[in-house]
Amino acid sequence: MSSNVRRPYDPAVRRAAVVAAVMAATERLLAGGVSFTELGIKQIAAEVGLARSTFYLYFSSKTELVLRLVEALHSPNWESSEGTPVDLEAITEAYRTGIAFFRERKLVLAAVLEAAAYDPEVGAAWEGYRRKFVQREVGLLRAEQAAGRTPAEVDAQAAAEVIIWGGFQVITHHVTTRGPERDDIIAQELAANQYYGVYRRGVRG
Amino acid sequence: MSSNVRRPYDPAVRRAAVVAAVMAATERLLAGGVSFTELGIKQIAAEVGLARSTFYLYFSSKTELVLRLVEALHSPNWESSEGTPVDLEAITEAYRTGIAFFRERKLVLAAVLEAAAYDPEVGAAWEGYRRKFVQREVGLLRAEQAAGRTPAEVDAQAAAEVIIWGGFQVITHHVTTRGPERDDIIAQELAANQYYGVYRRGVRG
DNA sequence: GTCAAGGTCGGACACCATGTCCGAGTGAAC
DNA sequence: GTTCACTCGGACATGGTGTCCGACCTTGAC
Repeated sequence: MSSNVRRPYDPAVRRAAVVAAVMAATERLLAGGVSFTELGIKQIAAEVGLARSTFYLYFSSKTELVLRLVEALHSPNWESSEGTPVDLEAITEAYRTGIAFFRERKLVLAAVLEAAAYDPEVGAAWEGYRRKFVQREVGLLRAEQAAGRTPAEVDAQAAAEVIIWGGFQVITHHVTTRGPERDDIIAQELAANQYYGVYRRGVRG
Repeated sequence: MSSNVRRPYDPAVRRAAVVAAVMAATERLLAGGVSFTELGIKQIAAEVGLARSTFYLYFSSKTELVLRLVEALHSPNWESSEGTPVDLEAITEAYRTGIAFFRERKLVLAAVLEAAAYDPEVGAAWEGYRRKFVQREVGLLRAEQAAGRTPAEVDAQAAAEVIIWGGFQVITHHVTTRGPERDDIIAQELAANQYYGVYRRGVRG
């Protein structure tokens, strides 16, 4: 670390910079209206200013590029389920945040969804991404049930899958195909659906 | 290797028979564990007993084959929204039927979902398929609101999208990745979620 | 039995994408 | 000036799609 002061470029840093440049270039090209499937390595490399063969010095395949894009969708904020209040307003706000998050990354999101459908590796990565949310949801639900606030008849696993899988689909489809005009309304409906449909199922609101 | 399809006199009938044979062969190959993307025209043609070039006498492209597969997912039963009672048991039963329907066709369903993600034409067809359900749901919701049984604050369009888009995702993902063991539980959760989350939102059950 | 026509075969082609490989060039470090 | 790491750019192998066409049946008409 301290011995190579004379080198202007730390190889690892430089490498990371190139990787980031490739990802940025990909997003830029996607912004031009091309779908990820239509996008060839040739075009991506050209956009960064690299030879096509040089691309393969940084990514072993197109699949690996997408896997990096999946990583770019991770947000540290969502990891903890602690301090998550179960009330309608808080849930609505969480959905607003989530929608805004994906809207900012909608091009990458669309590319990932596209690749996840036909590339098993990407599919597994995306599945793992969602699994975290399902598990967190199951935990929250069980806690609510233990506290007697959510009916014990609710199947926590199935309910969590319905909420997360369904919610992801609504958000991703909405964000990748429409403008932000109805973001708030969608957030409210998702939240109300979750709150009255699961957390306070059959309870007067 | 000659065609194993009998030749009825009527050219149109014979043509339809070949088309059907190709679709059946595709499903047969998918049953072998190959994904639709991996499946080449060459293999499909060979499975039917046709030359690859002959395939193109019946389908202009792989896309057209998928579009026919989308059509194969249509069920005449679902078109009418008349006589649909809004009670928890009826909704649960409807979900059970839907899940069973897609489970029987899960290979075709998986192929369609795969292609819809990267082929714009297929994507549009699948989008149209779902749109019918959304519209039907909006109609039902508005009627319930007019009758004063569903809160007026519910945004019918957004709620319908949440229910249909989300429900489709849950059902398709469940059916294409898991066995039938939990079909009933999933149906119950979807139904309860819809009933208490939208139709009788905030009403004691 | 002959013959024309519709339909099929099978392979060649053009095209394009991925991923591999390698010799030649370039620029910074020493 | 030499070395070394990196990059370039193009050739290759491979495999897919969709087109095209001449050589073949098989069928039905006569």
